[in-house]
Amino acid sequence: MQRLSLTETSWATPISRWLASYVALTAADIAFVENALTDMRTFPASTDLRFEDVAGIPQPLAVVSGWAAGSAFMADGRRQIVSLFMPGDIIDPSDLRATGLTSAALTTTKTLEAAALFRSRDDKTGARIAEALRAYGRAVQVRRVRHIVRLGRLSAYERTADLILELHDRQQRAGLADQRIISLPLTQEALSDHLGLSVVHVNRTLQQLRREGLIDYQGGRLILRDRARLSAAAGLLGEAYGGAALSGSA
Amino acid sequence: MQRLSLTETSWATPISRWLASYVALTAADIAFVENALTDMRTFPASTDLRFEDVAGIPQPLAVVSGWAAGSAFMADGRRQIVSLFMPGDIIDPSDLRATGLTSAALTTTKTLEAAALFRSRDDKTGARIAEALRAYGRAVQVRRVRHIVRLGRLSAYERTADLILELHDRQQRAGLADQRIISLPLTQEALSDHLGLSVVHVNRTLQQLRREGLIDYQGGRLILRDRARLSAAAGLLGEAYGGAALSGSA
DNA sequence: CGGGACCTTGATTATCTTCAATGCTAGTGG
DNA sequence: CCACTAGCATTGAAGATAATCAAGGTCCCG
Repeated sequence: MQRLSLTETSWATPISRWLASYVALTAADIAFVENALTDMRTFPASTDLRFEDVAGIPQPLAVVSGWAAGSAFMADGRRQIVSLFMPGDIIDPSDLRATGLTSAALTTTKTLEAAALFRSRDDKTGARIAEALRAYGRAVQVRRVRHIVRLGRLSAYERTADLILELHDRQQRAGLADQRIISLPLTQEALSDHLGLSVVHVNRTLQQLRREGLIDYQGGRLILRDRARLSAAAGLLGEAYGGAALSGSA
Repeated sequence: MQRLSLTETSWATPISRWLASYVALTAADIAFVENALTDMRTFPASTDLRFEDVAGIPQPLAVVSGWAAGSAFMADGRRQIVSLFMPGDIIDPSDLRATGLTSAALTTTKTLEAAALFRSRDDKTGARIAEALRAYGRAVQVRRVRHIVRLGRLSAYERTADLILELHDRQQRAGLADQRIISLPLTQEALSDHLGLSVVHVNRTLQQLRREGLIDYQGGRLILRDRARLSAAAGLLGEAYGGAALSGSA
């Protein structure tokens, strides 16, 4: 039962790394995942994602690079970003449709069609992939619940710290973050629409986190200078990211 | 393909009515549902729900009467109610565990064990029940996404109006609400923990809705005096409850 | 060398929270 | 039958958090 080595790379790696963070996958499993993903597409920033395959049927997409969002809009233009999609994520168009969300690329985004992962293979690899996908689906649920708690009961400062911890955990699982550095290529406006705050207030909150030495942030890169204090700042909710959540990765 | 008549009643009726609001069920399907539910339990207000069956294995519960909640707690005592469970709802303990929520009765709550609904029967009835349960699961997802939008981008006034519309829709589906009246046996503190507001502010917001003639509210009963204006007050998000959401009920 | 998108800052205002009472109602025990 | 209590709703006042408004400033790109 080998694990993917850190030096191996390919376009699809974030997806398999991410899946492997939930269920132990063999090298053969990972090769299957990498081969199952096809049809690379590029969506420029600020364009809507298209899920239709050649037959016009919406299919799930795996994000290879770039960030996208699933958002709700109100009549007066207010936006709430419900889901953030980053490399390694799988975007399910039926979920978006059911929940009434629209999806758009926030930065230039490259995707692969992931439908083949969901077609069940009647062998051990298929069983493990299916299990990993179920675990991934549960992780999406956990994030949504956490999002509710964040918006309902955390202050701006706590919310921001908590989101940073979530993104750090996700990027580590996808093999995209080193111990303390994450990529954060979002505008502060996109951040504000995720955190339920105004742009100005997000700006000030980030400055406060910088001033107090919890993070560094510039040019789309964010450094977690003090993870312990970040967890504390997230109202002791952030513990979950380093604790129970990660322990499921063995 | 008969539908349950309005005069028929039994303890389990809200559950079958609720399922039938998503997928057309025959009288035989409904009889199956009513018979599948067993082991009535009563949880006094403010007690934790217990899901273990006689073998000690957690099983889903169907709410027969009373209201319960799935909540997250912070170290300092802040509470966020993520899910409200009312008659007709099915509570899945594995979902609660996965998302780190605790469940407690808000009022005296009676439940039946619903595990038998999930054991697949290899016939038409089984297929329809399974389809209805999937639709129910999707509805839970839609509610969570809507909760995120509500907390992230709606004002206190809009949030409250939107929640009232959601509860009205749910109770109508379960056959528990007449055209304009819903039951709302929650303390304002529970409401505030769902809406992400302080108790005082919930109180003032409800008064404003009363003063402006959108609702009447006393003794656990809430009357929607003006559904159109409530929808408008919900920031044009409330439309979804009367529109797309209900259209799936045929 | 513009122009545009994004970030930053200060001043002002609004929304919502917190604190502290007070009132109301139902249940309890004398 | 009547205090007495406990939980919940309500009110007012004060304060904090976050939104809004209005300018600059920076950087990148054509």
